[in-house]
Amino acid sequence: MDKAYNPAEIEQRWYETWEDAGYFAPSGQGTPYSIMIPPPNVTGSLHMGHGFNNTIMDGLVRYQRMKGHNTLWQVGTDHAGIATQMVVERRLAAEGQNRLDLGRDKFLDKVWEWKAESGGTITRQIRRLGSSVDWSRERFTMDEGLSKAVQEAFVRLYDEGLIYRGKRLVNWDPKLHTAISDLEVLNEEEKGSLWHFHYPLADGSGHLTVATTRPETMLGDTAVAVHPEDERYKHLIGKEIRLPITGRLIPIVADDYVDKDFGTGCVKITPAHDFNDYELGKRHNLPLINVLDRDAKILAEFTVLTFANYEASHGEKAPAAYAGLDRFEARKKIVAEFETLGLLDKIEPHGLKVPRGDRSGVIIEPWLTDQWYVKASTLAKPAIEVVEQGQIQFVPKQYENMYYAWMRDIQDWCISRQLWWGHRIPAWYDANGNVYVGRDEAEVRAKYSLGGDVSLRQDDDVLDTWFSSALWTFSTLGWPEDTEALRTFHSTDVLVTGFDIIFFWVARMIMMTLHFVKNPDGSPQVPFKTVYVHGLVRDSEGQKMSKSKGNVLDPLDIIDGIDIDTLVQKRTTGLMQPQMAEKIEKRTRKEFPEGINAYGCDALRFTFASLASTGRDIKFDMGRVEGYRNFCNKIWNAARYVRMSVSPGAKHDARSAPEGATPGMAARHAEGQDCGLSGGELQLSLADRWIRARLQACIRDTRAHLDGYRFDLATQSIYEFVWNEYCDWYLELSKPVLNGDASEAEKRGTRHTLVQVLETVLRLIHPLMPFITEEIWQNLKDLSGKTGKSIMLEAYPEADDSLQSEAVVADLEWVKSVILGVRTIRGEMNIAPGKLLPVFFKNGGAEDLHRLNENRGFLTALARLESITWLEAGDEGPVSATSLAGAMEILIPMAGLIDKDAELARLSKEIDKLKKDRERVETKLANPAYAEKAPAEVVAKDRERIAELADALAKLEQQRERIAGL
RNA sequence: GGGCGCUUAGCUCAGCUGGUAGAGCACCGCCCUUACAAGGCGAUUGUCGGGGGUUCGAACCCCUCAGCGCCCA
Repeated sequence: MDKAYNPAEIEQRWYETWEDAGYFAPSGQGTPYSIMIPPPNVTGSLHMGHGFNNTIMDGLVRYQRMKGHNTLWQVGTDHAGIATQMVVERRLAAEGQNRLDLGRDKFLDKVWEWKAESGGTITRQIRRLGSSVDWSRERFTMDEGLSKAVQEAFVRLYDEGLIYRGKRLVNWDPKLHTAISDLEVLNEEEKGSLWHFHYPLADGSGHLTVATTRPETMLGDTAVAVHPEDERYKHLIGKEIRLPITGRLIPIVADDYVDKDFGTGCVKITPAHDFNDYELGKRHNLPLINVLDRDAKILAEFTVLTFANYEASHGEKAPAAYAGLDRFEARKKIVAEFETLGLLDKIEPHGLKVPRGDRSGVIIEPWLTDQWYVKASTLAKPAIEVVEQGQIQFVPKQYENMYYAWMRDIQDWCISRQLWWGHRIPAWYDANGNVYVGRDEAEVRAKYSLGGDVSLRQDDDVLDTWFSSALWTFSTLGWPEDTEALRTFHSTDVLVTGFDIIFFWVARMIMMTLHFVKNPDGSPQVPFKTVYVHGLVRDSEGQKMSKSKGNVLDPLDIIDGIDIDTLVQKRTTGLMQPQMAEKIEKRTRKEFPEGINAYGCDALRFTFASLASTGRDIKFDMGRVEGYRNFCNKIWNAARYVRMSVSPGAKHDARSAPEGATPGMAARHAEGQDCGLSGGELQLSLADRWIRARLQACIRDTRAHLDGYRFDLATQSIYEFVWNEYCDWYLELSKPVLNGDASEAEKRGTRHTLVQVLETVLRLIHPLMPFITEEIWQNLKDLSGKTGKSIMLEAYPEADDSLQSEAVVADLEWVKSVILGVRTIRGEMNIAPGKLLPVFFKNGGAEDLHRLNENRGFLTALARLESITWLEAGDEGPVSATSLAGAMEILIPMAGLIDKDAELARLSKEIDKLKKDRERVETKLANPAYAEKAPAEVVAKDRERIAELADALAKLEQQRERIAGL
């Protein structure tokens, strides 16, 4: 084995081996366990969120696979309608082309070309993360099978009356020219103005003043509303306004939607351009006047509609000066015109939430169009119930509230998008605009008895990408066919996702799955039994990572490393706002002056796991990665030590062990460094028995934490055991046995334990750090007696309670406390670590003496002792620096080694500390209520503690006197 | 405006059903001791956001205030 751990050398090799061998596919044995990957954008690339998410899922999947389950991790990608179409359009633009010139079919060819070109990136990256997904079952939302599922779902929902087409206000993106759902709109607080306009009464008796944040929409005003109880305006209700600029007559209506205290208390109502106004308009049966075109420019001729009949009743010419003006130009012009007319009262600065498209970044326009909707409220009901009844559980639990809050107030879901890239809506129209829904045109004709003479045209629009994602858990398993896979792996076990897509995806999957996937008895199946919701990865300052901020990290750059110039270049190319480049470069150079080191996948994964606590934000700290890379190195070197101590001949390169060695060969290979594989007496030392006991505790804790989705705690217990117990203590304790004059049986016992504990711990860690564990495990095979082909197919460790022993742990704790006592004195007195010391034990009991005699070798080696002298009762011993192991005193003679004042100072410090402790416990015990009400065992523990403290203090004070008197 | 979350060592975070505050990183000493200097040994580090309450006992439970963040309207 190389002296230092080198991840680059081992990772890709093992992944290919596993994949080629087909180890990721379900074994076909055991209870099924399945996880569906949240499908990433097919043309996207990996970000830290994926890295995190994949680490968790792979951890779970490898854990369950090792536990013997028939494990499927379903992989795939989605087509990301808007995002992908945008990218392709941008590429076309760079070539001076656009989609409309190209036409639908040619454009789609271009998208598929782009998918072929860039689509492998994300899947290659998933491989680099070590994700053990079943590539043989990879799916894409635009696959034939999944497309069929989408079509089937749409048709069934339509036939059941759960999908409808209607003219509604939608969130219109004037840049992308498509409707988007509520969830794709971000409302951010921005600075704006509140304009106060005078609106003259039609009868010339005066005016009232409205306040608005959107002056340009006044062209479409169809009423002014006041609060019915507002004394200022009560008398005006029912009168009419002569709307300036257009000259339109509009009523003054009363509605308690109006907030009397906001602005002037008078609200202009534009039902075709505002969601609230739309609802109010519906209540008062006001006309809807649409004044904007798809680019959000003022129409030359407005569309006038009514709620009773959405057909355009008649047009109304736009004031000539406004036709074709962009909405913001129109705003300026309208304000100017009001001013000219003397109708501008005032302009106040005003903060407001501005809706912007999450993809385009432009201000979203509520716009009246024909769209397709899913009746979410009907589907939501059972979806709420399955969570209430515990058939689906959220981890952590508090996310259930978030889910309920949204589901109980759910709006119908607008599923049509005015895009070309996506699943085309399976609806056809005849010349009269009648709509027919079916799986294809032939079916439609048959279903609706349409003759060949009726010409049909398919809907141009496509479905929201999330519509196909909502079917993901079952469409990937073959639905609507009744497949073996569907029967085996649905419901899936757990969904692992960030809280940001609970609404987008989780909720919709639950609704769709309950509706479409049933048990043989007709009861609905849930898509997954558990939703594990993790936090979002942010940068070291807690900022959300985004391309525009220039703070994104590519997990592969942490695995492979990246120099600073390349990183800067990566962060500053292709920016939407190129002027940010300078700032981003400065920040990046400041944060990573040396670029990023190559830490390897295992270190990165262990870091992600260690950050997976219950919080919502995960600030990514490169220091943690470095720490865990060191941990990998620690494991690596522990393995080297084990190999060297067990097979001294194999010191240079353990990989010289024959590959695929049979047990017999392995035994021969290990010949001369018997670790108990081929029988022979094993005598276990206290250290051997101790590390085996501690290992059981670590196994138990790790399993419990993995079962509870507390990956952070799992990494903690693993780290703690490997570093602080196995490496710091056990490996050191093994040295005196192996290098000393212990019997062959004892040496064999220790070699055996060294190997077996390491081998077990590798399996314990494997789900989190697959590569290094496999590499070492393979190197250890000849010594451990394992014959399996891969650690990933081995059994996950189970705790053996018979190996736990409190007595053994207590004995070893005693050994540690003696060694620590000596080390403390050595450290504080600046005695060289290599200097051998004589030590005297004073006031020890029978148990101390027994433990001393059993462990003399350990003490001598680890505390670096020249001699150990047991002082009989009454024997003062030499003047010494003192430390305590329980009630026993550990004396290191001062002569020539220790300065009197230094030792006095050290003792005083220790005494002060103990006194403080004693004081605190005494105060507590002095309270009669405490002794009376606290549990007896707690009180007893405190009394015991006080006795110990008193004893220790007496001894230390005596020592201090003795030294002071010199 | 409604709801949720967070505030613990310089930094990033654990702290399970209340019972003497923990880890990693950083920092400070001493060490290149034949697994590991990506290391070893030792030391230091906290009015657990403020205030109040419940309790024998509160980082943990309740109330309240402040700051930060998120979601919804």
